[in-house]
Amino acid sequence: MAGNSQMPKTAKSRAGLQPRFGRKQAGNGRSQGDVMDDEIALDALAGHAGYAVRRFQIWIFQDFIRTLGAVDIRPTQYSVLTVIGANPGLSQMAVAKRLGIERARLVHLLDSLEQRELVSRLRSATDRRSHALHLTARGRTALAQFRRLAAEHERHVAEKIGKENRERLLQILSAFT
Amino acid sequence: MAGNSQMPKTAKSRAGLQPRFGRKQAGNGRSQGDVMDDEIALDALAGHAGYAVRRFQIWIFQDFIRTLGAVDIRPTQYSVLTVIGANPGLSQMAVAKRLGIERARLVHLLDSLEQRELVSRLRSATDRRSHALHLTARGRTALAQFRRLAAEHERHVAEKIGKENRERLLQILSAFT
DNA sequence: TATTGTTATACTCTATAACTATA
DNA sequence: TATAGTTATAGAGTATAACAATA
Repeated sequence: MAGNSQMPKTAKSRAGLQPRFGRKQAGNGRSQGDVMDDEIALDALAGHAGYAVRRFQIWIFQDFIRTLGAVDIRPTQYSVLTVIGANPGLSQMAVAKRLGIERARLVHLLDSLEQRELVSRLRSATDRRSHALHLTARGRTALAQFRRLAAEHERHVAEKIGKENRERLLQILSAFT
Repeated sequence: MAGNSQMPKTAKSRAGLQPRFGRKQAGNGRSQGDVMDDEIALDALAGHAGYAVRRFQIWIFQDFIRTLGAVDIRPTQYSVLTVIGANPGLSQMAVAKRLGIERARLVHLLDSLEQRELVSRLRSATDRRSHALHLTARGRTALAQFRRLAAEHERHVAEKIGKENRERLLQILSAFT
């Protein structure tokens, strides 16, 4: 579907550019330059849930990244911290499975979170192959702050699509969490 | 949020693995290995629209890729073909902007679609810097088939979340198309 | 033998910058 | 100068395979 995932660094994206004149020409085709974005037909795309969901997901991640930019926490990091916080002692495999992250990728995510002293890997007493994951004291404090910022982000979502729609959405998609 | 986006090449992903026994132990902690996925608390994550949307988007893309696997068309390719089909003569910049794809990335996408003779880049008569994009005859025929498969995919979505919920979703997210 | 964490590789996607040819 | 298409590079993220330690 469509791309473009990260922060809009220049933050001008779709503001006031394009005066939005001219309907499409009489004849057969359009003469390229003067065709505005929202005059370009989406055709079948408009009826595909995946297209809308993808565009929305991009918007929502951008807002999350922007809102938690000051603390340098991205959505995946937030989800890992949250799950460890709620289930201390979990193994890496368990976290990876629960969140649908590759275990190979989780290794790097945890390396970074451990370097920032938010998470610690303890040797499991019962199975010495695995690590028991815990938040550090600092991690718990930090997570509380991240949560407040994430709640702010969530308010942005509610503003964007409406409070009731947000709740309806959560309900419709509850099977996917 | 959570990762894991592409085709499950080996297609075993989450089938029948995990017998799903044991409730969590009595004592203080859990002894890692025997904690099943759905016993792991999500905590704040469950209330975040972004998390659910991300998981849903992964599911929906996987189904799209699987359903259109025989014709080797991925969501982004489908969106590009659809927009060109509905707006012949469009420039690369216009397509990129409309779909939120980087123009640098669209170059490669079009290279591949042009090699498969689904799309052709014609020199624009009015602005020799730009290309006028068109579907080839073959591209039009192929797109009709892709559309039928995409409709099948869309029926999978309706089965998964319910017909009415799918429509509600499209309505809620209509601002993002 | 199988599993956990790890390392490494390849491929997709995103974000940028720079180049060229035009305007 | 600015824009369209292109090339190149760096960084996430994903998919795999393989290895060491342990079960």
